[in-house]
Amino acid sequence: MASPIPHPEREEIRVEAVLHALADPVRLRIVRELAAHEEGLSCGVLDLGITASTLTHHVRTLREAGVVRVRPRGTSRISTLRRADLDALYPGLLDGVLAARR
Amino acid sequence: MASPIPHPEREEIRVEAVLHALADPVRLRIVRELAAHEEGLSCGVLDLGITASTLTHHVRTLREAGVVRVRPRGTSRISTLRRADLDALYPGLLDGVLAARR
DNA sequence: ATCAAAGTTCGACGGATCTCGTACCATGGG
DNA sequence: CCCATGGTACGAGATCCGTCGAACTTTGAT
Repeated sequence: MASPIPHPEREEIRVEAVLHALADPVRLRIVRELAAHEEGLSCGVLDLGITASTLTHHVRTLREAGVVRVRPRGTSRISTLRRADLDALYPGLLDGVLAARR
Repeated sequence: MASPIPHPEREEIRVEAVLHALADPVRLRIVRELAAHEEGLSCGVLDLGITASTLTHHVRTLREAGVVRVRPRGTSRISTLRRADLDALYPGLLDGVLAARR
């Protein structure tokens, strides 16, 4: 079986990494979509105009920064926003970013 | 006479640029210092462990992103946080970032 | 058992970024 | 006027980052 997908603990999340993860247009778009899908979703269904390998790279960046949690379901990976962790660490940050006009 | 230092209008500020500007350790440090000095300060007085030209680069990045406002005073440049603009555009973002444990 | 679908891994390429040193400019004090 | 101070401009080097294609893995369906 595959080793479980690694995620930083809440205490390990660094603000620079979160900001860097959110600073990319593609990743910000992903975060916006996840914010609108509380139940999580397979990012592959999004029409992002990038290849699968690039998508893997972006989701990994978000996961390693502590922005999203990823869990396997069948052949897919379901991503969810780590809202509770981010709100606890940086109250207002996520809402502020999501409030930005598109 | 020198042309006035250019700054983006509030409407021109892009969230990706703000996040990118904040994602660098040196710049985040500068922003923290400016947050603690409402009246503004000359960033050259900070002991950041970088050269003057690198500091110019970072302050320009912050200014062009719309994070700080820079105005000349004598031979110095006084930087201030654009709190009102950022709070209006992304309510909570700045406070969330500043709330991060150091 | 075979196959298709969804993701991952790896290496590569090009462009952005951070850093510096050197040379330069502007302001204000003597 | 001279010059010290604070900052800028420019170019260069090293590294990082976003992107891709090709090959591979894993899971579930037939």
